[in-house]
Amino acid sequence: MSRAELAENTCTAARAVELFADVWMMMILREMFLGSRRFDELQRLTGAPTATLSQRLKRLESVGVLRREAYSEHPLRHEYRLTDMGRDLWPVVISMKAWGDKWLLSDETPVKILHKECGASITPQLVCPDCHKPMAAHDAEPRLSRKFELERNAVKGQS
Amino acid sequence: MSRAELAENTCTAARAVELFADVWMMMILREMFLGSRRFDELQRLTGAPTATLSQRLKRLESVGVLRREAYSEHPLRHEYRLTDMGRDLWPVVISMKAWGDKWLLSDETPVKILHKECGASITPQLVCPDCHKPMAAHDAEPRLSRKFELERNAVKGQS
DNA sequence: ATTGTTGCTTCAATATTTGAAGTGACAATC
DNA sequence: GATTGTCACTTCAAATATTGAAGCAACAAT
Repeated sequence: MSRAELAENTCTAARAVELFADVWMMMILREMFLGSRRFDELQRLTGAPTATLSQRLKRLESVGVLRREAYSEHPLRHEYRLTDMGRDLWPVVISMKAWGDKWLLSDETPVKILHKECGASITPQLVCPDCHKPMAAHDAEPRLSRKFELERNAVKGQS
Repeated sequence: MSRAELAENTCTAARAVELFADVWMMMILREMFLGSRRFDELQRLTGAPTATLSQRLKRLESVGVLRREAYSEHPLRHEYRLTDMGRDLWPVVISMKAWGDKWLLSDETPVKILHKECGASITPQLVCPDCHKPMAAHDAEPRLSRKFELERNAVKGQS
């Protein structure tokens, strides 16, 4: 399987991975959640090379995660804004941050998350939306659809 | 900034990104959460080229996300298992899956998640651990530490 | 004796990323 | 009015990473 073939996978996780599992994609998203909108700002804060940043922004735009909007005519200038689709990637970025804070950090976190509504400084937590209990890997049992199971077991070139 | 420099970043999210924001890393983690432990199984299910898979597994092992364990002497054979550190990456993988299911999928999800305790088929949800309300990007306000703010604004080569 | 399994390594070909430099349209300053 | 600066990029050659195919070592099974 090549990376391109991943994109055709039935599994949506695999397809999402193909789109976003890239250092600069994640760095761009992170900075956008912190409020950046301009090319040069993103460049400075992510540290991505310009060509790479440009390519990634195009990709994110074509996927629909962000859109380019003019903020000035004369000279024509654009900025980037997250769409609803893009804002929904927050849990992905936050989960990475939470993991990093837990496992890579000795002292205090460099970025605290305040919950606007209740004002607390928190680490968002995954719960079961049904019984509201916290969830981790061992609380979940994945159940593959019949169709997907068959697809997975079909090895390329099998007779 | 090069990718290597990202690893030295104060920001733990950036460092986590540097470790895992890679297609094969995420695919490996995903398959391990679905139960794979062997090299050949991971190879078949992720579709990663052997050299790449081998390199990534070494990386994951050196980080501490998984460990190699012998499951047979004569012949000596190893399998890979997630550590606690690795299992804590579940929210990252699940968030990607949830996003993919919401935005890339027309029909039913290929992988359902059952909450073992309550038996419901669910999509895990992020909440504030303090007030227990669901959280999305717009409910959160990031607060940078003074030190980190200064570091971000210090541009390389600035006088 | 041959074929198969498992868990890799090696290698040359290909693809991607990088850093540096350049571009175009203007605005601001001297 | 000439120079310098800003913004959002593009272009390009060099460095780096990934890929597919083949090979290898230690066995087990037929």
